[in-house]
Amino acid sequence: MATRLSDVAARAGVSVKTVSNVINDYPHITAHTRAKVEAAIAALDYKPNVSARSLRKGRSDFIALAIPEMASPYFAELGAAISRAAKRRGITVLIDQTEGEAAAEKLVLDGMRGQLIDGIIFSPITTAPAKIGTAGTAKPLVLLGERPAGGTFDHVAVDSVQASYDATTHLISIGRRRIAAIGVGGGAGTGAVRRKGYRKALKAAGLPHDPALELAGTGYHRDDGAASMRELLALPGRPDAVFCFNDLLALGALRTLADVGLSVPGDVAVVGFDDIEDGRYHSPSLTTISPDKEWLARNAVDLLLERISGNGEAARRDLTVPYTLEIRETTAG
Amino acid sequence: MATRLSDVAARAGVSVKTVSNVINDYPHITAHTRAKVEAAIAALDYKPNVSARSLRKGRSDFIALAIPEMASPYFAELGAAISRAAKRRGITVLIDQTEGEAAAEKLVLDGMRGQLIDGIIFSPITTAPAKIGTAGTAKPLVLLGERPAGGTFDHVAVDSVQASYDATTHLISIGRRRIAAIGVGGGAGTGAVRRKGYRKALKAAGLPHDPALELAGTGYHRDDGAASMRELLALPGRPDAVFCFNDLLALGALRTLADVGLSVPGDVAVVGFDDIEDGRYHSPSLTTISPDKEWLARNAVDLLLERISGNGEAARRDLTVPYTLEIRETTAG
DNA sequence: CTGAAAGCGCTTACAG
DNA sequence: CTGAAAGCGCTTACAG
Repeated sequence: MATRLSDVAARAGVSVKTVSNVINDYPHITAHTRAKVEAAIAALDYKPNVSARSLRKGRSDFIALAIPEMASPYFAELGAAISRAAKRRGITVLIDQTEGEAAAEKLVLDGMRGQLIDGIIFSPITTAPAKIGTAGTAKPLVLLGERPAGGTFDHVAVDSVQASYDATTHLISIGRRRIAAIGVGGGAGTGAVRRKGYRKALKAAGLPHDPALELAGTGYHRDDGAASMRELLALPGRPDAVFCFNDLLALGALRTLADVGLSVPGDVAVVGFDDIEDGRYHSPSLTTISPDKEWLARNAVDLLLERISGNGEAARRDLTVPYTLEIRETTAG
Repeated sequence: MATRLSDVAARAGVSVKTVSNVINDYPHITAHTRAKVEAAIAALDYKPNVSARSLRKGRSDFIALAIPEMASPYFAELGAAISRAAKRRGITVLIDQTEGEAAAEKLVLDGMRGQLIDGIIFSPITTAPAKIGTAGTAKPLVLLGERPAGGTFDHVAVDSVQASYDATTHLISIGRRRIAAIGVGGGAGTGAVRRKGYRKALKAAGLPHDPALELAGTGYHRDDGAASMRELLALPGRPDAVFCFNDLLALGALRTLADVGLSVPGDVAVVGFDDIEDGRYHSPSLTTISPDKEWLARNAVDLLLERISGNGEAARRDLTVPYTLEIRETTAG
């Protein structure tokens, strides 16, 4: 049997209420009493039972982070940042891999895991943003990623249209004219939103829009990027630049370019999105949109915790993550 | 108020015991009763309260995975595999980032998180293997990584000596004679064990052992690999091959080689360890030791679950993860 | 098979 | 400030 609160109380010669007060940092405890209790806790190596506490309080100090896959570098880095941010606030993060399956995402939205978790940070991929707005979740939820139209949840994301506009404009500014886009068919609205910024930049520069240069692909991984790049190279008029909707696609595209012996950025310039570590170390290093992941993590956690601690009635909030365009070798020699 | 077991019982017209029996798949329930209960559960959208259940049963079906950092690709891939393996067995994995801090690792060993988790899979980095053997952990623990001498815990790992021997022998077999090693000072015994296999291979081939070619470095990240490679290139006699003790080091070393314009494998051949996805897509693609991560995940989880379900008395087990040497472009043109 | 009841270890009104 | 007691929602002997 593990040691219980009552054991601590007995040893310290106080009531269980007093021990509980000390543990939960309530006021009105004399320094003397506190010291006695703390000595007893140390002597008995007492650890509060998390299940009992959360059963009684109706709060566990656990939150879930639902992401498509934790082995994907962007999500691994994001998960690490969110775990750290939560830990600083005394919260533990449960990571849930939905593996891009609609069923798993539905489970998340249905408020799974019984009553254990206090809230969810959700990065959807198959579930259309519009649907999320109507899903019945009992628990507070913060959405990551593309903005759902008329959604009802708090939301944190990069302004993907503007960022994609900036990325494309950068390619134009270094003299590129046939600029392809890879990842146009991406999940949960990402592809559509980034394409919007891409097209907008072409239009602003007076460049023609060639549908053949928009590669839908099926996923957002290296192999999708490699395959899309091969398609582009098979085209009659080769592109002189590619904007990939995430870094993994860009890394795949770079691999294809290396395989066929084309130079980067000489023959083809490449821009990514996410700023994962692989891109920084790649040779040539990858120009990319760099969202501030620490900012994102901190604010997503804070938003959720505010919602959990009561003000469920507050107006929905929409936070925009700061980003920079990191110009590296794939666009700058 | 969420719906409770008793609500379900009332609606189904049975006792709470019966509902509990249905939920927990106990025998002796007629199909008719089961159907009634399941209908009530569905109608009320009932979800068992995890805290109450684990308080009562003394078991939560949660396990912890303690790793140095989840943003590191090897650990991200391992974490993903372990989460999947556990999920198939109805277990949820809590990922704990120790960030290579001794204090955080100590917390893990002290059996943190109150009584919530049923056991721990632990991949130490700062804690010396020997120390783990004597730590007082109340909960079942499975160790990943280098084998602790005389440890008392179940253990799953690649035979690093043999794998390093194979990696080095492969470099010798393609005609290399000045073979450097990067990562010799790595945490928790990894560096020492892999160096052992490296030296053994040199000796077996009758090659001299040059201490200047053994780079200790400080960490196992890309920047450590890049810096170590720069040190090697500053040496009077340049190495013609490098065995990096993980893929991240190798990727960093490759970046340095690209920066100075040396060809791989022409001038310098490179081998890594871990087989992370970045290495497969890198140009040139990285030859590496590829441990079977799915095997590792499955067996680590099974070992822990066996321990949790009772046979705590069984003899300590030591499992060796299968691996292959994946020969790619950094050693094969 | 079912019902009534105890108890897992906390927190929290309630009365002092 | 403290003590005695109820109750969070389950599971599980116990008696039928």
